Amino acid sequence: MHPQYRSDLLKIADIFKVLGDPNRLHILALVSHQELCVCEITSILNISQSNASQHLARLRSADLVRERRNAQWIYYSLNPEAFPLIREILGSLPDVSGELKKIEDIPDHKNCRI
Amino acid sequence: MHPQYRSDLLKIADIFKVLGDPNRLHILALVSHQELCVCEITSILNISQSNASQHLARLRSADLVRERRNAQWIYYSLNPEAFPLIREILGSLPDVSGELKKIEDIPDHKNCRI
DNA sequence: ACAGTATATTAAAATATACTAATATTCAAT
DNA sequence: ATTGAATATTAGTATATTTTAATATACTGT
Repeated sequence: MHPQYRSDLLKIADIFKVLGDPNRLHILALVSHQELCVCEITSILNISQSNASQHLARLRSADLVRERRNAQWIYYSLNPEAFPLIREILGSLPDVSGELKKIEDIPDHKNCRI
Repeated sequence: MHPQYRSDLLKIADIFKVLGDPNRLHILALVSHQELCVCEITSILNISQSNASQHLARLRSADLVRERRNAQWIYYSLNPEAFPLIREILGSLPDVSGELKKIEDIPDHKNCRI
């Protein structure tokens, strides 16, 4: 019926679906620079905790990010083994490094850096 | 409020949304090899005329493909000025060139090649 | 002008996605 | 053990997307 690479196209399309959201692209751009904890991502993007968590879940299940737990905090970073093109895709995103410098200024910043 | 590159992220996400569908990826993989008319795309993908036309409309409005009309037929090809990464993205898709060889065998093949 | 073909557009239905609010889980400190 | 903090999950709603069916448009040949 369908050629056998139909399922390959489906899998690749699923990755692009994950990339097809500005919040998730923003998260990827951020964590490609440095590991960030959920509370930092949440406050930089200015979205709800639940919303951030759900976006992170999609990035995780697409294997684009890695998580590391330390005490009650969970730190996300770019999965170094993500599909090869991801680095070039990230290179085409705007530079978000300015936001990383302001992390310490976040009001009520949690103790996740201590 | 939002950083000014928020709108850039939105635009980039919109492109990935267009790529986030297996039928559209399949069309792109096909027309990156050679110009194809809608009836050929429709019968290779085995989808309805309307469905093909709508996917092509999305690819067009994302400026990923070009159209050329000749008589009653409209031929689509990869836009050579599409955003730079597209070539590399297409390089990561499965090889669909086998389907192009079978175009002449399509039952009731239209006169679009004459 | 008319009939036929190729493609596009519109409308409507089904499904998927993004977001909020509420609840559950995990860990730390006491 | 209990409380509080950080994160995850679930449920519900609003919006977007995909698909099919029906209709409209553009071109050709007569």
